[in-house]
Amino acid sequence: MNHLSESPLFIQPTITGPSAAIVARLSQAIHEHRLAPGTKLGEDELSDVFDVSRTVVRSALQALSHDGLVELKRNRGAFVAKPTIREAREVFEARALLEPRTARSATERMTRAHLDRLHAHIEAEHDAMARAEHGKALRLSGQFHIEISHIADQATIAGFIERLVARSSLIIALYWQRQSAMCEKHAHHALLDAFARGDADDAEELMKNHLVDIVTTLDLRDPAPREISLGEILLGPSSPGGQG
Amino acid sequence: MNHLSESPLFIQPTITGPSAAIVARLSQAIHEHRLAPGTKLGEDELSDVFDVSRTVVRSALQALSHDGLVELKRNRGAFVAKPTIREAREVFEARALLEPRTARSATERMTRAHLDRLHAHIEAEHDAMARAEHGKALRLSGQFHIEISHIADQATIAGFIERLVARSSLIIALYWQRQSAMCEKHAHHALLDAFARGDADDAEELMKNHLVDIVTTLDLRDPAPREISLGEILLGPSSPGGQG
DNA sequence: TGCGCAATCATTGTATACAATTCATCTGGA
DNA sequence: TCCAGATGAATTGTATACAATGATTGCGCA
Repeated sequence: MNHLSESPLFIQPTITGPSAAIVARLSQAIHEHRLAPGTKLGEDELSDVFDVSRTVVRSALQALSHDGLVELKRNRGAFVAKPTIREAREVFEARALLEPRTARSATERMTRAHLDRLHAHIEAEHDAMARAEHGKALRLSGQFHIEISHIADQATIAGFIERLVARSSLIIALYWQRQSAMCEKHAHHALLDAFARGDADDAEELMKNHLVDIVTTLDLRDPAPREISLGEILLGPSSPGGQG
Repeated sequence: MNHLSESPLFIQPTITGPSAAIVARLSQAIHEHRLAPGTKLGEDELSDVFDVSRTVVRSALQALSHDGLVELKRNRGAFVAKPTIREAREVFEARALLEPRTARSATERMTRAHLDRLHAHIEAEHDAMARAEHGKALRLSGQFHIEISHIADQATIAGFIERLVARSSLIIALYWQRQSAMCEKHAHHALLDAFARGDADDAEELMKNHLVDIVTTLDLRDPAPREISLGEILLGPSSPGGQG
């Protein structure tokens, strides 16, 4: 039942030792939406689950915090991050800046082995979707972008993209408005085709459009974040008085 | 003698508490080249210097490791990072991807207050250079780029740029080949001018060229990284014999 | 004299104990 | 009945103690 071995490439092991395993487990759970944004990650609870001391757990949580997957509130604890709408827009602006050019670089460095690997990856995505394993499908979908960044052979940029993909997973969990992940499948197929043809221009353009499509499926309109107006919403703006 | 208050904006406080102060101190020392790449950062030593426990020191070192300023080797300790030539090239490729567009965005959001701030910053750079405070001048020079990224008002991208600037400082420490930082001053002035004119096209182009200029001042040729040849260097290639 | 091995030392990794802070609940008063 | 303040439990932050790993040095042997 351990899915870890299925994903050979993950966030580069900035840290090593036992905490790396905890980081991997939590990352995967968040990517697959088994841990919802805002979930409290208690230290005692985690140290109990993973059978290590709080020291190790804290190290893992700090690492996840640096990757933007976890938010640490001093004296309050660790929570699965909850990106705001503003942050969501920023993440996809950054991806729009990095990924199309990365797709171009990847095209230029693409080998037969890379193509086979991506093809297998897409099949795994397709399979997960067919089995209605939405969490796994979503994680694989993000990993597709990460694989491309690794093929581009720019570790620094790839690191950024990994972080952005991770945050994107949280953003999708919060702001997704449709069920149809069909476009994903098609877009990834089209990208693979461009890679196979060695058409760097097309790959860059496809990636650019793909990212726009993803943003389009999100609902990033301002949700009137004024908590003060709760009384007004319930009682009308004219009578801000008692609530009984 | 405390320079911290001079730099109001620094890496966004991902962590809080006592370790944040240690991170700030070490960051600044590395930025100003008072701590050379490769320097060992012993936990006991640091906990003694800052008068905190190793727990706090380790937290700070882990944070610095995530920012790429420190390299953690398991069971070996923490060292000031030593970017390779390959990493150096990657850092400036990433900057070339992010910063020109960021300069454009900054131009569009530039206010009078921002312009004044940047002007004051350049004067501080000039002052530090006039006093031959090379470390401080270098740190301010990097911070100029960070200020621009903040004006662009894209926190996610700004975070990436901060990291890249930090690594750039290490790269300059390792691969700088000339003393003349004149070009820096001129380039920053030219950028400020473009900002003042509201010429986004020019700002983008100037930033692009500025980054190219920086790379040009570096010596990123493969240095035949064969450490075995140390004997040859000292004694000549023909007599690899004894050392007495 | 040079090399290999082993013991010792120093340093890091982990666990646990204690201190500080926050949150919840309960009581007393208006 | 409602609010304010205090008290208690629970959780996190920090310090310290112990375990494990790696580096160094000295000894013995060829």
